[in-house]
Amino acid sequence: MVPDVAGIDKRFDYLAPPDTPVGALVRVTLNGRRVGAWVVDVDVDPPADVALRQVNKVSGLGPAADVIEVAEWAAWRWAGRLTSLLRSASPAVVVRGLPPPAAAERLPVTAPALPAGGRTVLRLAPAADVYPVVLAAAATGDALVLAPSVDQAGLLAMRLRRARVPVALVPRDWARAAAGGSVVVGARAAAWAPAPGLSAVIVLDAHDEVYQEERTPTWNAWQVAAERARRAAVPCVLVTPCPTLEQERWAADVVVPSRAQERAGWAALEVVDRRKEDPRSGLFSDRLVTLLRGGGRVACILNRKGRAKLLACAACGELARCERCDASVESVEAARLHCRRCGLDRPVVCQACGSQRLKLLRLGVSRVAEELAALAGEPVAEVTADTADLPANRVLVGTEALLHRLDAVDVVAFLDFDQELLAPRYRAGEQALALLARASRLVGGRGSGRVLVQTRAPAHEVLDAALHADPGRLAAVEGERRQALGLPPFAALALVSGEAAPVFVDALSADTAVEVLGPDDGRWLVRAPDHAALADALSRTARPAGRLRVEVDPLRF
DNA sequence: CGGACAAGCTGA
DNA sequence: CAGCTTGTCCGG
Repeated sequence: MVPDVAGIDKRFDYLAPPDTPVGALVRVTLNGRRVGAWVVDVDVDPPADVALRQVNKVSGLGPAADVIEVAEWAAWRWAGRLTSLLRSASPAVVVRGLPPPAAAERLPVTAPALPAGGRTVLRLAPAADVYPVVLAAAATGDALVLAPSVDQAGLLAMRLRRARVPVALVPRDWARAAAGGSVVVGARAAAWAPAPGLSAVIVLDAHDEVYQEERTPTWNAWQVAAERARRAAVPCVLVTPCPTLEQERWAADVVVPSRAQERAGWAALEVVDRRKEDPRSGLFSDRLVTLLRGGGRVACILNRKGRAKLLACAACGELARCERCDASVESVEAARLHCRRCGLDRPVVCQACGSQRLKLLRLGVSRVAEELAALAGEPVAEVTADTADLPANRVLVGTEALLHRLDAVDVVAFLDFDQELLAPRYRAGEQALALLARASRLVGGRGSGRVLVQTRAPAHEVLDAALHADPGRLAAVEGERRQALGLPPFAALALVSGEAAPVFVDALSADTAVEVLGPDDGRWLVRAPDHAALADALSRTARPAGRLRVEVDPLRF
Protein backbone atom coordinates (compact mmCIF):
# COMPACT_ATOMS: atom_id res chain seq x y z
CA MET A 1 0.00 0.00 0.00
CA VAL A 2 0.92 3.63 -0.48
CA PRO A 3 0.35 5.83 2.60
CA ASP A 4 -1.45 9.15 2.18
CA VAL A 5 1.30 11.09 3.87
CA ALA A 6 3.08 14.02 2.26
CA GLY A 7 6.77 13.29 2.26
CA ILE A 8 6.54 9.52 2.00
CA ASP A 9 6.65 8.27 -1.55
CA LYS A 10 7.14 4.61 -0.80
CA ARG A 11 5.23 1.33 -0.63
CA PHE A 12 4.70 -0.75 2.47
CA ASP A 13 3.39 -4.28 2.94
CA TYR A 14 0.51 -5.06 5.32
CA LEU A 15 -1.77 -7.97 6.04
CA ALA A 16 -5.26 -7.22 4.75
CA PRO A 17 -8.55 -9.14 5.07
CA PRO A 18 -9.06 -11.71 2.31
CA ASP A 19 -10.58 -10.31 -0.90
CA THR A 20 -9.42 -6.77 -0.20
CA PRO A 21 -9.31 -5.41 -3.75
CA VAL A 22 -6.59 -3.38 -5.37
CA GLY A 23 -7.82 0.20 -5.06
CA ALA A 24 -9.25 -0.19 -1.57
CA LEU A 25 -8.73 2.72 0.79
CA VAL A 26 -7.47 1.50 4.17
CA ARG A 27 -6.34 2.84 7.55
CA VAL A 28 -3.01 1.54 8.77
CA THR A 29 -0.60 2.17 11.61
CA LEU A 30 2.68 3.38 10.17
CA ASN A 31 5.50 4.12 12.53
CA GLY A 32 3.00 4.62 15.37
CA ARG A 33 0.77 6.93 13.32
CA ARG A 34 -2.68 6.07 12.03
CA VAL A 35 -2.81 7.11 8.39
CA GLY A 36 -4.91 6.49 5.31
CA ALA A 37 -3.45 4.44 2.48
CA TRP A 38 -4.21 3.02 -0.95
CA VAL A 39 -3.97 -0.69 -1.67
CA VAL A 40 -2.04 -0.68 -4.93
CA ASP A 41 -1.12 -4.36 -5.07
CA VAL A 42 -2.15 -7.64 -3.44
CA ASP A 43 -0.49 -11.05 -2.94
CA VAL A 44 2.98 -9.53 -2.87
CA ASP A 45 6.13 -11.17 -1.52
CA PRO A 46 7.11 -9.04 1.47
CA PRO A 47 10.77 -8.70 2.42
CA ALA A 48 11.75 -11.55 4.72
CA ASP A 49 13.10 -9.45 7.59
CA VAL A 50 10.02 -7.39 8.46
CA ALA A 51 7.07 -8.31 10.64
CA LEU A 52 3.83 -7.45 8.83
CA ARG A 53 1.08 -5.52 10.58
CA GLN A 54 -2.62 -5.92 9.97
CA VAL A 55 -4.43 -3.01 8.32
CA ASN A 56 -6.65 -1.37 10.93
CA LYS A 57 -9.66 -0.91 8.72
CA VAL A 58 -10.80 -1.10 5.15
CA SER A 59 -12.58 2.22 4.75
CA GLY A 60 -13.88 2.16 1.22
CA LEU A 61 -13.26 1.99 -2.48
CA GLY A 62 -10.66 3.95 -4.39
CA PRO A 63 -9.09 3.96 -7.82
CA ALA A 64 -9.04 0.61 -9.60
CA ALA A 65 -5.90 -1.08 -10.84
CA ASP A 66 -6.00 0.48 -14.33
CA VAL A 67 -6.23 4.00 -12.89
CA ILE A 68 -3.44 3.29 -10.39
CA GLU A 69 -1.21 2.24 -13.27
CA VAL A 70 -1.96 5.47 -15.13
CA ALA A 71 -1.23 7.40 -11.91
CA GLU A 72 2.15 5.68 -11.74
CA TRP A 73 2.79 6.62 -15.35
CA ALA A 74 1.74 10.24 -14.62
CA ALA A 75 4.03 10.41 -11.58
CA TRP A 76 6.88 9.59 -13.96
CA ARG A 77 5.66 11.78 -16.82
CA TRP A 78 5.21 14.89 -14.65
CA ALA A 79 7.95 14.08 -12.14
CA GLY A 80 5.63 14.20 -9.15
CA ARG A 81 4.48 12.20 -6.20
CA LEU A 82 2.17 9.27 -6.71
CA THR A 83 0.12 10.18 -3.62
CA SER A 84 -0.96 13.48 -5.08
CA LEU A 85 -2.25 11.72 -8.21
CA LEU A 86 -3.95 8.95 -6.24
CA ARG A 87 -5.74 11.65 -4.28
CA SER A 88 -7.09 13.08 -7.54
CA ALA A 89 -8.23 9.58 -8.49
CA SER A 90 -10.07 8.91 -5.21
CA PRO A 91 -13.71 9.67 -4.42
CA ALA A 92 -14.45 12.80 -2.41
CA VAL A 93 -16.63 10.87 0.05
CA VAL A 94 -16.31 7.32 1.36
CA VAL A 95 -17.70 4.77 -1.10
CA ARG A 96 -18.55 1.51 0.68
CA GLY A 97 -20.29 -0.28 -2.15
CA LEU A 98 -21.35 0.17 -5.72
CA PRO A 99 -24.88 0.59 -7.05
CA PRO A 100 -26.01 -1.99 -9.59
CA PRO A 101 -24.65 -1.19 -13.05
CA ALA A 102 -26.96 0.88 -15.23
CA ALA A 103 -29.42 -1.14 -17.28
CA ALA A 104 -27.70 -2.61 -20.28
CA GLU A 105 -30.40 -1.55 -22.71
CA ARG A 106 -28.94 1.22 -24.75
CA LEU A 107 -30.78 3.91 -26.51
CA PRO A 108 -31.03 3.68 -30.26
CA VAL A 109 -28.55 6.45 -30.88
CA THR A 110 -28.76 8.20 -34.16
CA ALA A 111 -25.35 9.70 -34.16
CA PRO A 112 -22.54 9.89 -36.64
CA ALA A 113 -19.88 7.27 -36.07
CA LEU A 114 -16.91 8.30 -34.00
CA PRO A 115 -13.81 8.94 -36.08
CA ALA A 116 -12.07 5.65 -36.66
CA GLY A 117 -8.59 5.24 -35.31
CA GLY A 118 -7.04 5.63 -31.93
CA ARG A 119 -5.83 9.23 -31.77
CA THR A 120 -7.98 11.84 -33.45
CA VAL A 121 -8.09 15.60 -33.31
CA LEU A 122 -11.48 16.78 -34.48
CA ARG A 123 -11.27 20.43 -35.43
CA LEU A 124 -14.74 21.86 -35.00
CA ALA A 125 -15.43 25.56 -35.49
CA PRO A 126 -16.16 27.51 -32.26
CA ALA A 127 -19.88 27.91 -32.83
CA ALA A 128 -20.41 24.29 -33.97
CA ASP A 129 -22.39 22.02 -31.66
CA VAL A 130 -20.25 19.29 -30.12
CA TYR A 131 -23.24 17.28 -28.92
CA PRO A 132 -23.38 14.91 -31.92
CA VAL A 133 -19.80 13.87 -31.19
CA VAL A 134 -20.69 13.21 -27.56
CA LEU A 135 -23.70 11.16 -28.64
CA ALA A 136 -21.50 9.20 -31.02
CA ALA A 137 -19.17 8.46 -28.13
CA ALA A 138 -22.12 7.45 -25.94
CA ALA A 139 -23.18 5.02 -28.63
CA THR A 140 -19.89 3.14 -28.25
CA GLY A 141 -20.69 2.25 -24.62
CA ASP A 142 -19.07 3.64 -21.47
CA ALA A 143 -17.38 6.70 -22.85
CA LEU A 144 -15.43 9.17 -20.73
CA VAL A 145 -16.26 12.76 -21.66
CA LEU A 146 -14.25 15.71 -20.35
CA ALA A 147 -15.47 19.30 -20.50
CA PRO A 148 -13.40 22.36 -19.53
CA SER A 149 -15.64 23.43 -16.67
CA VAL A 150 -17.88 21.85 -14.07
CA ASP A 151 -20.83 23.88 -15.42
CA GLN A 152 -20.34 22.64 -18.96
CA ALA A 153 -19.99 19.07 -17.73
CA GLY A 154 -23.24 19.47 -15.80
CA LEU A 155 -25.11 20.82 -18.83
CA LEU A 156 -23.80 18.02 -20.99
CA ALA A 157 -24.83 15.39 -18.43
CA MET A 158 -28.31 16.89 -18.31
CA ARG A 159 -28.61 16.82 -22.07
CA LEU A 160 -27.50 13.17 -22.20
CA ARG A 161 -29.92 12.19 -19.45
CA ARG A 162 -32.76 13.79 -21.34
CA ALA A 163 -31.80 11.57 -24.26
CA ARG A 164 -32.06 8.62 -21.83
CA VAL A 165 -28.35 7.91 -21.81
CA PRO A 166 -27.19 6.57 -18.42
CA VAL A 167 -24.77 9.20 -17.11
CA ALA A 168 -22.41 9.44 -14.16
CA LEU A 169 -21.47 13.06 -13.48
CA VAL A 170 -18.26 12.97 -11.48
CA PRO A 171 -17.18 13.68 -8.80
CA ARG A 172 -20.80 13.44 -7.53
CA ASP A 173 -21.58 10.07 -9.15
CA TRP A 174 -18.18 8.46 -8.55
CA ALA A 175 -19.76 5.20 -7.34
CA ARG A 176 -22.09 5.00 -10.32
CA ALA A 177 -19.14 5.52 -12.65
CA ALA A 178 -17.25 2.75 -10.85
CA ALA A 179 -20.21 0.40 -11.25
CA GLY A 180 -20.01 0.65 -15.04
CA GLY A 181 -22.77 0.97 -17.58
CA SER A 182 -22.75 4.77 -17.69
CA VAL A 183 -21.19 7.49 -19.76
CA VAL A 184 -18.84 9.28 -17.38
CA VAL A 185 -18.86 13.07 -17.65
CA GLY A 186 -16.82 15.61 -15.75
CA ALA A 187 -14.25 18.39 -15.76
CA ARG A 188 -10.46 18.14 -15.45
CA ALA A 189 -10.36 15.73 -12.51
CA ALA A 190 -12.67 13.34 -14.37
CA ALA A 191 -9.59 12.22 -16.28
CA TRP A 192 -9.09 10.04 -13.17
CA ALA A 193 -12.69 8.86 -12.83
CA PRO A 194 -13.42 5.15 -12.70
CA ALA A 195 -14.51 3.75 -16.07
CA PRO A 196 -14.32 -0.04 -15.86
CA GLY A 197 -15.73 -0.64 -19.32
CA LEU A 198 -14.13 2.34 -21.04
CA SER A 199 -15.17 2.43 -24.69
CA ALA A 200 -13.98 5.85 -25.87
CA VAL A 201 -12.52 9.12 -24.59
CA ILE A 202 -13.75 12.55 -25.70
CA VAL A 203 -12.12 15.80 -24.60
CA LEU A 204 -14.12 18.93 -25.41
CA ASP A 205 -12.28 22.20 -26.05
CA ALA A 206 -9.12 20.19 -25.61
CA HIS A 207 -6.92 23.23 -26.26
CA ASP A 208 -8.12 24.85 -23.04
CA GLU A 209 -5.41 25.47 -20.47
CA VAL A 210 -7.72 24.61 -17.59
CA TYR A 211 -6.97 20.98 -18.36
CA GLN A 212 -3.53 21.45 -16.87
CA GLU A 213 -3.24 21.21 -13.09
CA GLU A 214 -1.53 24.27 -11.64
CA ARG A 215 -0.03 22.56 -8.63
CA THR A 216 2.76 20.05 -9.11
CA PRO A 217 2.62 17.46 -10.48
CA THR A 218 1.26 19.59 -13.34
CA TRP A 219 -0.62 16.76 -15.04
CA ASN A 220 -2.76 17.54 -18.03
CA ALA A 221 -6.21 15.99 -18.23
CA TRP A 222 -6.25 15.48 -21.99
CA GLN A 223 -2.95 13.66 -21.84
CA VAL A 224 -4.03 11.53 -18.87
CA ALA A 225 -7.30 10.68 -20.61
CA ALA A 226 -5.47 9.92 -23.86
CA GLU A 227 -3.12 7.59 -22.01
CA ARG A 228 -6.10 5.77 -20.51
CA ALA A 229 -7.60 5.37 -23.98
CA ARG A 230 -4.30 4.06 -25.31
CA ARG A 231 -4.02 1.47 -22.54
CA ALA A 232 -7.63 0.39 -23.01
CA ALA A 233 -7.12 0.32 -26.80
CA VAL A 234 -10.17 2.55 -27.37
CA PRO A 235 -10.51 5.67 -29.51
CA CYS A 236 -9.59 9.06 -28.11
CA VAL A 237 -11.01 12.17 -29.78
CA LEU A 238 -9.87 15.69 -28.92
CA VAL A 239 -12.52 18.17 -30.02
CA THR A 240 -11.36 21.76 -30.39
CA PRO A 241 -11.62 24.75 -32.70
CA CYS A 242 -7.89 25.44 -32.34
CA PRO A 243 -5.75 22.39 -31.58
CA THR A 244 -2.40 23.01 -29.92
CA LEU A 245 0.79 21.96 -31.66
CA GLU A 246 1.19 19.20 -29.05
CA GLN A 247 -2.23 17.87 -29.97
CA GLU A 248 -1.58 17.98 -33.72
CA ARG A 249 1.65 16.11 -33.14
CA TRP A 250 -0.05 13.54 -30.89
CA ALA A 251 -2.84 12.83 -33.37
CA ALA A 252 -2.71 10.04 -35.90
CA ASP A 253 -5.49 11.83 -37.70
CA VAL A 254 -6.62 15.49 -37.74
CA VAL A 255 -10.17 15.71 -39.01
CA VAL A 256 -10.91 19.13 -40.51
CA PRO A 257 -14.38 20.34 -41.47
CA SER A 258 -15.12 21.70 -44.92
CA ARG A 259 -14.04 25.29 -45.50
CA ALA A 260 -17.66 26.37 -45.61
CA GLN A 261 -18.49 24.66 -42.32
CA GLU A 262 -15.47 26.00 -40.55
CA ARG A 263 -16.02 29.55 -41.84
CA ALA A 264 -19.61 29.44 -40.65
CA GLY A 265 -18.50 28.71 -37.10
CA TRP A 266 -15.96 31.51 -36.72
CA ALA A 267 -17.16 35.09 -36.30
CA ALA A 268 -16.40 37.58 -39.03
CA LEU A 269 -13.51 39.42 -37.46
CA GLU A 270 -13.21 43.18 -37.68
CA VAL A 271 -9.64 44.31 -37.25
CA VAL A 272 -8.98 47.95 -36.40
CA ASP A 273 -5.42 49.06 -37.08
CA ARG A 274 -4.68 51.33 -34.15
CA ARG A 275 -1.67 52.77 -35.96
CA LYS A 276 -4.01 54.43 -38.44
CA GLU A 277 -6.45 55.72 -35.85
CA ASP A 278 -6.35 59.22 -34.50
CA PRO A 279 -4.09 58.84 -31.44
CA ARG A 280 -6.47 61.10 -29.51
CA SER A 281 -9.18 58.45 -29.78
CA GLY A 282 -6.97 56.14 -27.71
CA LEU A 283 -8.65 52.81 -27.12
CA PHE A 284 -11.90 53.98 -28.68
CA SER A 285 -11.94 53.69 -32.45
CA ASP A 286 -14.80 54.98 -34.59
CA ARG A 287 -15.82 51.40 -35.31
CA LEU A 288 -15.99 50.60 -31.61
CA VAL A 289 -18.16 53.65 -31.00
CA THR A 290 -20.50 52.55 -33.78
CA LEU A 291 -20.81 49.07 -32.31
CA LEU A 292 -21.30 50.47 -28.80
CA ARG A 293 -24.23 52.57 -30.02
CA GLY A 294 -25.64 49.84 -32.22
CA GLY A 295 -27.62 48.13 -29.49
CA GLY A 296 -27.29 44.60 -28.22
CA ARG A 297 -25.04 43.30 -25.48
CA VAL A 298 -21.40 44.32 -25.74
CA ALA A 299 -18.45 42.80 -23.90
CA CYS A 300 -15.28 44.90 -23.96
CA ILE A 301 -12.13 42.99 -23.08
CA LEU A 302 -9.14 44.80 -21.66
CA ASN A 303 -6.40 42.66 -20.28
CA ARG A 304 -4.69 44.59 -17.59
CA LYS A 305 -2.47 41.74 -16.51
CA GLY A 306 1.16 42.72 -16.86
CA ARG A 307 0.38 46.41 -16.76
CA ALA A 308 2.12 48.70 -14.34
CA LYS A 309 0.26 48.45 -11.09
CA LEU A 310 0.68 51.43 -8.83
CA LEU A 311 0.20 51.47 -5.09
CA ALA A 312 -1.08 54.53 -3.34
CA CYS A 313 -1.67 55.36 0.31
CA ALA A 314 -5.29 54.76 1.24
CA ALA A 315 -5.14 57.65 3.72
CA CYS A 316 -3.33 60.49 1.93
CA GLY A 317 -3.20 59.27 -1.67
CA GLU A 318 0.59 59.53 -1.99
CA LEU A 319 2.12 57.05 -4.47
CA ALA A 320 4.35 54.38 -2.97
CA ARG A 321 7.86 54.75 -4.34
CA CYS A 322 11.27 53.27 -3.76
CA GLU A 323 13.30 55.05 -1.08
CA ARG A 324 16.51 54.62 -3.03
CA CYS A 325 15.62 55.17 -6.68
CA ASP A 326 12.12 56.68 -6.61
CA ALA A 327 10.61 54.08 -8.95
CA SER A 328 7.16 52.76 -8.16
CA VAL A 329 7.20 49.72 -5.91
CA GLU A 330 5.05 46.62 -6.02
CA SER A 331 3.59 44.51 -3.27
CA VAL A 332 5.10 41.04 -3.46
CA GLU A 333 4.15 39.79 -0.03
CA ALA A 334 1.67 41.06 2.52
CA ALA A 335 4.36 42.77 4.59
CA ARG A 336 6.85 43.88 1.94
CA LEU A 337 7.15 46.37 -0.90
CA HIS A 338 9.61 45.56 -3.65
CA CYS A 339 11.37 47.77 -6.17
CA ARG A 340 11.84 46.07 -9.52
CA ARG A 341 14.38 48.62 -10.68
CA CYS A 342 16.96 48.42 -7.89
CA GLY A 343 15.78 45.41 -5.89
CA LEU A 344 15.30 47.23 -2.60
CA ASP A 345 12.67 45.93 -0.19
CA ARG A 346 10.87 47.95 2.42
CA PRO A 347 7.93 47.54 4.80
CA VAL A 348 4.40 48.53 3.81
CA VAL A 349 4.17 52.06 5.11
CA CYS A 350 3.39 55.39 3.48
CA GLN A 351 6.42 57.71 3.28
CA ALA A 352 4.26 60.81 3.50
CA CYS A 353 1.87 60.07 6.37
CA GLY A 354 3.02 56.79 7.93
CA SER A 355 -0.21 54.95 7.23
CA GLN A 356 0.14 51.20 6.69
CA ARG A 357 -2.87 50.93 4.42
CA LEU A 358 -2.12 51.03 0.72
CA LYS A 359 -4.49 50.54 -2.18
CA LEU A 360 -3.88 49.25 -5.67
CA LEU A 361 -4.50 51.72 -8.47
CA ARG A 362 -5.58 49.94 -11.58
CA LEU A 363 -4.41 52.62 -13.85
CA GLY A 364 -6.90 53.79 -16.38
CA VAL A 365 -9.43 51.02 -16.05
CA SER A 366 -12.08 52.97 -14.25
CA ARG A 367 -11.48 55.71 -16.77
CA VAL A 368 -11.96 53.21 -19.59
CA ALA A 369 -15.32 52.28 -18.09
CA GLU A 370 -16.20 55.99 -17.75
CA GLU A 371 -15.25 56.80 -21.31
CA LEU A 372 -17.13 53.78 -22.64
CA ALA A 373 -20.17 54.95 -20.68
CA ALA A 374 -19.88 58.41 -22.19
CA LEU A 375 -19.57 56.95 -25.68
CA ALA A 376 -22.41 54.49 -25.20
CA GLY A 377 -24.62 57.03 -23.48
CA GLU A 378 -25.44 54.67 -20.62
CA PRO A 379 -23.73 53.18 -17.55
CA VAL A 380 -21.04 50.56 -18.19
CA ALA A 381 -20.30 47.90 -15.58
CA GLU A 382 -16.78 46.77 -14.81
CA VAL A 383 -16.46 43.03 -14.22
CA THR A 384 -13.47 41.69 -12.34
CA ALA A 385 -12.61 38.16 -11.21
CA ASP A 386 -14.34 38.83 -7.90
CA THR A 387 -17.55 40.35 -9.25
CA ALA A 388 -20.10 38.00 -7.71
CA ASP A 389 -23.11 38.50 -9.96
CA LEU A 390 -22.88 39.58 -13.55
CA PRO A 391 -24.35 43.10 -13.79
CA ALA A 392 -27.33 43.56 -16.07
CA ASN A 393 -25.73 46.46 -17.96
CA ARG A 394 -25.88 46.24 -21.73
CA VAL A 395 -22.19 47.14 -21.99
CA LEU A 396 -19.62 45.35 -19.82
CA VAL A 397 -15.88 45.81 -19.54
CA GLY A 398 -13.49 43.35 -17.96
CA THR A 399 -10.54 41.05 -18.43
CA GLU A 400 -10.67 37.91 -20.50
CA ALA A 401 -12.34 36.25 -17.49
CA LEU A 402 -15.45 38.11 -18.68
CA LEU A 403 -15.51 35.86 -21.75
CA HIS A 404 -16.02 32.89 -19.44
CA ARG A 405 -18.80 34.55 -17.47
CA LEU A 406 -21.06 35.11 -20.46
CA ASP A 407 -23.12 32.69 -22.52
CA ALA A 408 -23.96 34.85 -25.48
CA VAL A 409 -23.39 38.45 -26.52
CA ASP A 410 -23.82 40.50 -29.66
CA VAL A 411 -20.41 42.12 -29.72
CA VAL A 412 -17.05 41.19 -28.25
CA ALA A 413 -14.48 43.98 -28.53
CA PHE A 414 -10.85 43.43 -27.63
CA LEU A 415 -9.75 46.98 -26.80
CA ASP A 416 -6.03 46.24 -26.87
CA PHE A 417 -5.34 42.85 -28.37
CA ASP A 418 -1.57 43.46 -28.52
CA GLN A 419 -1.45 42.54 -24.85
CA GLU A 420 -2.51 39.05 -25.90
CA LEU A 421 -0.57 38.81 -29.14
CA LEU A 422 2.73 39.96 -27.71
CA ALA A 423 2.59 38.48 -24.23
CA PRO A 424 5.99 37.09 -23.24
CA ARG A 425 4.82 33.49 -23.12
CA TYR A 426 5.69 30.98 -25.76
CA ARG A 427 2.05 29.90 -26.09
CA ALA A 428 0.80 33.50 -26.44
CA GLY A 429 -0.26 32.96 -30.06
CA GLU A 430 -2.27 29.84 -29.34
CA GLN A 431 -3.81 31.48 -26.29
CA ALA A 432 -4.77 34.55 -28.29
CA LEU A 433 -6.43 32.43 -30.97
CA ALA A 434 -8.29 30.53 -28.25
CA LEU A 435 -9.68 33.88 -27.04
CA LEU A 436 -10.90 34.70 -30.53
CA ALA A 437 -12.47 31.24 -30.73
CA ARG A 438 -14.22 31.83 -27.42
CA ALA A 439 -15.44 35.22 -28.63
CA SER A 440 -16.65 33.66 -31.89
CA ARG A 441 -18.69 31.15 -29.92
CA LEU A 442 -20.23 33.86 -27.73
CA VAL A 443 -21.45 35.83 -30.72
CA GLY A 444 -22.65 32.70 -32.50
CA GLY A 445 -20.29 32.46 -35.43
CA ARG A 446 -20.38 34.16 -38.79
CA GLY A 447 -23.37 36.26 -39.62
CA SER A 448 -24.55 36.68 -36.05
CA GLY A 449 -22.69 39.09 -33.81
CA ARG A 450 -19.42 40.92 -34.19
CA VAL A 451 -15.90 40.41 -32.89
CA LEU A 452 -13.81 43.57 -32.96
CA VAL A 453 -10.05 43.51 -32.47
CA GLN A 454 -8.05 46.72 -31.94
CA THR A 455 -4.37 46.14 -32.59
CA ARG A 456 -1.13 47.62 -33.82
CA ALA A 457 -0.18 44.29 -35.41
CA PRO A 458 -3.04 43.66 -37.88
CA ALA A 459 -0.98 41.26 -40.00
CA HIS A 460 -0.21 38.96 -37.08
CA GLU A 461 -0.67 35.26 -37.91
CA VAL A 462 -3.20 34.86 -35.10
CA LEU A 463 -5.47 37.45 -36.72
CA ASP A 464 -4.77 35.97 -40.14
CA ALA A 465 -5.87 32.54 -38.89
CA ALA A 466 -9.04 33.91 -37.29
CA LEU A 467 -9.90 36.08 -40.32
CA HIS A 468 -9.66 33.03 -42.56
CA ALA A 469 -11.32 30.75 -39.98
CA ASP A 470 -8.31 28.50 -40.43
CA PRO A 471 -6.27 27.71 -37.31
CA GLY A 472 -3.84 25.81 -39.53
CA ARG A 473 -2.46 29.16 -40.68
CA LEU A 474 -1.24 29.88 -37.16
CA ALA A 475 0.00 26.33 -36.60
CA ALA A 476 2.22 26.51 -39.68
CA VAL A 477 3.99 29.70 -38.57
CA GLU A 478 4.05 28.76 -34.89
CA GLY A 479 5.38 25.28 -35.61
CA GLU A 480 8.37 26.60 -37.51
CA ARG A 481 9.13 29.12 -34.80
CA ARG A 482 8.94 26.57 -32.01
CA GLN A 483 11.13 24.15 -33.92
CA ALA A 484 13.75 26.84 -34.52
CA LEU A 485 13.74 27.84 -30.86
CA GLY A 486 13.69 24.31 -29.48
CA LEU A 487 10.35 24.81 -27.75
CA PRO A 488 7.54 22.30 -27.22
CA PRO A 489 6.33 20.18 -28.86
CA PHE A 490 9.79 19.84 -30.38
CA ALA A 491 11.34 19.58 -26.93
CA ALA A 492 10.18 18.79 -23.40
CA LEU A 493 10.66 21.38 -20.68
CA ALA A 494 10.64 21.49 -16.90
CA LEU A 495 11.04 24.48 -14.63
CA VAL A 496 12.96 23.78 -11.41
CA SER A 497 12.79 26.11 -8.41
CA GLY A 498 12.85 26.13 -4.64
CA GLU A 499 15.59 26.18 -2.03
CA ALA A 500 16.84 22.72 -3.02
CA ALA A 501 16.94 23.61 -6.72
CA PRO A 502 20.67 24.51 -6.95
CA VAL A 503 21.76 21.10 -5.67
CA PHE A 504 19.20 19.30 -7.84
CA VAL A 505 20.10 21.06 -11.10
CA ASP A 506 23.77 20.62 -10.33
CA ALA A 507 23.22 16.86 -10.29
CA LEU A 508 20.99 17.10 -13.38
CA SER A 509 23.54 19.00 -15.42
CA ALA A 510 25.80 15.96 -15.25
CA ASP A 511 23.11 14.07 -17.16
CA THR A 512 23.82 14.14 -20.89
CA ALA A 513 20.17 13.44 -21.74
CA VAL A 514 19.10 16.94 -20.70
CA GLU A 515 20.26 20.51 -21.01
CA VAL A 516 20.05 22.88 -18.03
CA LEU A 517 19.52 26.59 -18.69
CA GLY A 518 19.58 29.41 -16.18
CA PRO A 519 19.14 30.33 -13.47
CA ASP A 520 16.74 33.12 -14.23
CA ASP A 521 15.09 34.64 -11.17
CA GLY A 522 16.11 31.60 -9.13
CA ARG A 523 14.58 29.16 -11.58
CA TRP A 524 16.26 26.74 -13.95
CA LEU A 525 14.86 25.43 -17.21
CA VAL A 526 15.55 21.80 -18.02
CA ARG A 527 15.21 20.78 -21.64
CA ALA A 528 15.22 17.34 -23.25
CA PRO A 529 14.47 16.20 -26.79
CA ASP A 530 11.26 14.50 -25.66
CA HIS A 531 9.21 13.70 -22.59
CA ALA A 532 10.58 10.21 -22.08
CA ALA A 533 14.13 11.57 -21.90
CA LEU A 534 13.05 14.39 -19.58
CA ALA A 535 11.05 12.16 -17.25
CA ASP A 536 13.80 9.54 -17.11
CA ALA A 537 16.43 12.12 -16.28
CA LEU A 538 14.25 13.74 -13.61
CA SER A 539 13.42 10.42 -12.00
CA ARG A 540 16.97 9.08 -11.90
CA THR A 541 18.33 12.26 -10.29
CA ALA A 542 18.29 12.08 -6.49
CA ARG A 543 16.12 14.73 -4.85
CA PRO A 544 17.95 16.65 -2.14
CA ALA A 545 16.24 17.54 1.11
CA GLY A 546 14.39 20.83 1.17
CA ARG A 547 11.69 22.43 -0.90
CA LEU A 548 11.90 21.58 -4.59
CA ARG A 549 9.34 22.42 -7.24
CA VAL A 550 9.59 20.63 -10.57
CA GLU A 551 7.06 21.98 -13.04
CA VAL A 552 6.95 19.87 -16.18
CA ASP A 553 5.35 21.61 -19.22
CA PRO A 554 5.53 25.09 -17.67
CA LEU A 555 3.00 27.46 -19.21
CA ARG A 556 5.35 30.39 -18.75
CA PHE A 557 9.00 30.78 -17.92
C1' DC B 1 5.36 13.90 7.35
C1' DG B 2 6.68 13.30 12.18
C1' DG B 3 8.88 10.48 15.82
C1' DA B 4 13.32 8.57 17.48
C1' DC B 5 17.71 8.96 18.29
C1' DA B 6 22.50 10.71 17.87
C1' DA B 7 25.63 14.32 17.73
C1' DG B 8 26.73 18.97 18.85
C1' DC B 9 26.37 23.24 21.72
C1' DT B 10 25.73 25.83 26.11
C1' DG B 11 26.00 26.98 30.86
C1' DA B 12 27.00 25.85 35.62
C1' DC C 1 26.94 16.48 32.23
C1' DA C 2 21.95 17.71 32.07
C1' DG C 3 19.15 20.11 28.96
C1' DC C 4 18.37 21.75 24.73
C1' DT C 5 18.80 22.33 19.58
C1' DT C 6 19.78 20.52 15.08
C1' DG C 7 20.31 16.92 11.78
C1' DT C 8 19.50 12.39 9.82
C1' DC C 9 17.04 8.37 9.28
C1' DC C 10 13.06 5.54 8.61
C1' DG C 11 8.42 3.65 8.58
C1' DG C 12 6.10 -2.87 6.58
